[in-house]
Amino acid sequence: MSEQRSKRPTIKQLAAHTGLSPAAVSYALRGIQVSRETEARVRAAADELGFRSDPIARALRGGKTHSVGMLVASLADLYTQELVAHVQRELRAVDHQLLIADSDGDAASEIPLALGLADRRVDALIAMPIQPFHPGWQEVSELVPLVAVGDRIEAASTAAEVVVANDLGVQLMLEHLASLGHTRIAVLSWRIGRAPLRRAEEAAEAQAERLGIEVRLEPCEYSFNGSRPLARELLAADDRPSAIFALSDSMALGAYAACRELGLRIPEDVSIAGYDDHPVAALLDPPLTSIRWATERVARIAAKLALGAIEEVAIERLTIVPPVLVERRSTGPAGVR
Amino acid sequence: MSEQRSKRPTIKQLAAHTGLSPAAVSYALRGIQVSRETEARVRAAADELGFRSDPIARALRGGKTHSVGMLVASLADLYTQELVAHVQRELRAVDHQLLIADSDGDAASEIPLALGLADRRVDALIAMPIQPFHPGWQEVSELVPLVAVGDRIEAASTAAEVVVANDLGVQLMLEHLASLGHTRIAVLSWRIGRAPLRRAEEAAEAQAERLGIEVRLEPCEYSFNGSRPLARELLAADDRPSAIFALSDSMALGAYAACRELGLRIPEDVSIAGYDDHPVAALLDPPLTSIRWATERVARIAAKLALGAIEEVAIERLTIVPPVLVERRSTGPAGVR
DNA sequence: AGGGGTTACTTAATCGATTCACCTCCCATC
DNA sequence: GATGGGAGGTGAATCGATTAAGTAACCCCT
Repeated sequence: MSEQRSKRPTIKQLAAHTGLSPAAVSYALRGIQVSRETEARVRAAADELGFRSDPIARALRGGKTHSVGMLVASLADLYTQELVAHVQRELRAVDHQLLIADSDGDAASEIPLALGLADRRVDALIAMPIQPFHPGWQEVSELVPLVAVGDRIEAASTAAEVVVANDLGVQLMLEHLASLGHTRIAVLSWRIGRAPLRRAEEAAEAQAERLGIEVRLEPCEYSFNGSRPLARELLAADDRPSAIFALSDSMALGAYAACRELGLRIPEDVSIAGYDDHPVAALLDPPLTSIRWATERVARIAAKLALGAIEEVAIERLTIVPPVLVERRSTGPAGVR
Repeated sequence: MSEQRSKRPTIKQLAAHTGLSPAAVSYALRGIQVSRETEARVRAAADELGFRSDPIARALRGGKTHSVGMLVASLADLYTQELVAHVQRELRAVDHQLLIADSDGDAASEIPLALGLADRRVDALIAMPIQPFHPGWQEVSELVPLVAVGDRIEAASTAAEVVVANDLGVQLMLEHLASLGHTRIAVLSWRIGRAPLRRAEEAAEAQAERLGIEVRLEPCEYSFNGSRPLARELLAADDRPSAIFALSDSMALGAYAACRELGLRIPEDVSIAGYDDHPVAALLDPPLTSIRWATERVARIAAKLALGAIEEVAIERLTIVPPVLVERRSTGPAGVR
């Protein structure tokens, strides 16, 4: 418990061991400005002593830390978890560490968390902000290359953006539901008016008007169990909607549970639609109609962009991901009632 | 792109601004060895300039980094994601950062990843290792307080262990299935013979003998889609098992999908059982019989233990979590065939 | 008045790696 | 044979905070 961190060799010990100066060792390990012979000798010594370069010291001096930060709004959400998992996989391939910060839906903590990650010298930051409009993003983006995912970050010099065209996704689903004859649809959203779903909400209202259907936005907690009581309440009401469109599969799951509790059949009694097309969506019974925006691909793109920004190679500044409708069996013709 | 990291104030600038020495500022910020007046002056200046202490510099000098590392075997797995989410929530409450490393099932990378986290000076490390028996854990545990989750880590001076009594969980489920008349059961495991499921496999074999039933261990990829083809193959065979017991809910989901593809009804034609009792388990149709070991509670305990080890307060060295059987409708009497 | 003990600081070393400024050979070139 | 230049190093400063050791001022007591 006491003599922790005892024997880990430093560059200085390598120097002593090889009879070189610390500076020479530093150069040798990166293969610059030294003779082949010296380089080989240093490498051999490094292997022998089990030398691992100290990322903290390197970070302090201003070098790369080989780490990438990720700021998410809810690690409890299925698609966020997917995203994190895929980003992690991508980073692992190039031996980078992932630092996670979760605002847990608290908009005010977002900028401080991002700054905290910057303080830890992450080489790049991938953010899916709740508040893309906050001026604090400007400061963040001055400290670290910033890759925005999901929505655009205004007022910041982002390195790159991966924008999901959620307005299109919402349009696709509402058109689908309208074509099935649904005219009263409840949309489960996440604390109405907050990005990242704000654009989706605006799109829902615009499409409602265009399609001549009634759409009601319902604020919801972003989880299985958050949407369940709300869905139950909606479905138990006299003027129950004929379809529920949840803006995440997690929330759709809650709606499934509510239906089962109330003895409602899907899609005969009520249609349920989700968003994100998480892998479980296809495995539910009935399989969930959802909007796919290729979580894995988005994660991969975001990771690649972050790595590209680190390498300072030219990267695509703006990638727009078009979602597609995945029609399964949880949506059907509006019931006769 | 050029003048990044320009204006962030350092302790030195605070010193200049207050007319004190850097050392005095350092003391003042921690409220030791300075007059009340000086402390107030420094704090005011810190607020004014927006000073944030640099965690990297502090780490290098040997102080706390306010970060905790977590090593997992598969971030793609549902229960791992749950665990991570809950640990993160716990850490966030005390303003600690989470660093994640994912071995992605690769046993050989486990120790290097753990050492990498230690190099980053995480104040504690929470690990759910694939190879708890590796001697490398000794070195890791000398570098950083180590909290083992899921299984015991041998040959290492762990700070604490949270052990899930998986042998009991397996016993409960097999007894349950046996009592329903199942005598031929396929157990989906994760690359047979590897921890963390090794003890579970041993328990399965022991229970098979005790209960006088046939249990076949089937090696499986640890994901939705990994288990689907395997389950399909098992269920399409002539000597198909009357029950499938998946050692994770993720794998159970694959079995559900396989059943649907083959037109088999659950539980009339085949019983399906899972492990972990993920929130979605209850929402499936039919709801999944599973083994609950309170993921959230385990995560919370692990986080608290890690934080306790950091504070160097006395902590419980060994916590054993007893799993319980959650009987739902995916298991039923063995069919007459 | 002088010694002992606080209080409130300051100075300088330290953590480990990087990098700028030099310095020394050695070889090629005019 | 002096000059130039590149290869292959070395020494010292640096990143930002912490901390051991030192110092100056002040109070108390005899």
